[in-house]
Amino acid sequence: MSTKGLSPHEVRVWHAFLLMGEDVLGRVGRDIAQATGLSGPEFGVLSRLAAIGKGEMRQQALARVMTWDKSRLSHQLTRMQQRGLIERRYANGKTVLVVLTKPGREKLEAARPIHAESVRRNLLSRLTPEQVDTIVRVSNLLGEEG
Amino acid sequence: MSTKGLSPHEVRVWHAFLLMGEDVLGRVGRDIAQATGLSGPEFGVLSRLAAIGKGEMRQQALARVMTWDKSRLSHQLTRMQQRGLIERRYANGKTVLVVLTKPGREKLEAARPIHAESVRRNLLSRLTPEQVDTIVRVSNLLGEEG
DNA sequence: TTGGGCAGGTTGTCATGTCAACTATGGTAG
DNA sequence: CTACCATAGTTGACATGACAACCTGCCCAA
Repeated sequence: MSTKGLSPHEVRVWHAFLLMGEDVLGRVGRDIAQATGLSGPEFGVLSRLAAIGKGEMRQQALARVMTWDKSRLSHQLTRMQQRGLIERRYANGKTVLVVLTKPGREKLEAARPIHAESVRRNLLSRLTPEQVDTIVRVSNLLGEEG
Repeated sequence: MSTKGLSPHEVRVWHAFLLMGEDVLGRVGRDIAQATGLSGPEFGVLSRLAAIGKGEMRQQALARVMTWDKSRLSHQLTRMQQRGLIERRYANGKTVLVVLTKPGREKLEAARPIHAESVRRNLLSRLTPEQVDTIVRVSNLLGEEG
């Protein structure tokens, strides 16, 4: 009756893989939220906006760098707009420019050091350089199509 | 003005780490859902229930093995109960026994090979044994408190 | 010119997660 | 026995995610 599934060892690997992400993500997210009121996704969006000089970007380009579905981004931006973190400016009736607002930039700057500290404490400082290297390499491998 | 955040290299590592989880999780989840109608979380719950002989477990124990918040589990079980995948049986007015139903077990068995194939294709087969080993080791490191 | 196709976004719906407040039961100290 | 208190779960509100259906300008070919 019971068809073939993963072997016990494979299951352990799978669970380890799942847990790894959830743990760290949760901790970093909570750290930012507690200290600044920003959520993880919000911080992510704001960072990318600020990363390019002007703090503004076409919505589609933003979706691409975030590796996000356009719908997901649209919903997220709507919420962030209501919270005053970003604005939408219509470039030509079709294209939307997402613009970092002043409050958005301020919250981002406030969150930066918290985020950095948390990422180091919860991830980077716990790993050897070789392990960090493996993470990056593995991430690239797993990101490929196919 | 711009306070210290992560260095460019640190940011790359962080993004790699984020992406790694999202990619694989998404793919495996979609594979299971398309083939069997079960979601990732549903498959997870059903697997753990089946993992111990009887297919039933105290809710709190289930929460512990899943590393899930009791609230999260309660919500998830409510949905799964409505879909007929599990039942709740009251052991003593306070303690809840979560029980795998027949349809639940059937869907689980149908999903097992799909899940296994997908995990192998999207994760295991892409990595060297050393990389797999590092994943497990890193997951343990990152799971620790503090 | 015009008829579509397609790209760029929005929206609705539902599943999943998080947090905090709340209920109820079982055990335990006096 | 009684007053607590910790344990086990539920619930409501809201944020996040995934998917599919749907607009609407832009462009290009006939």
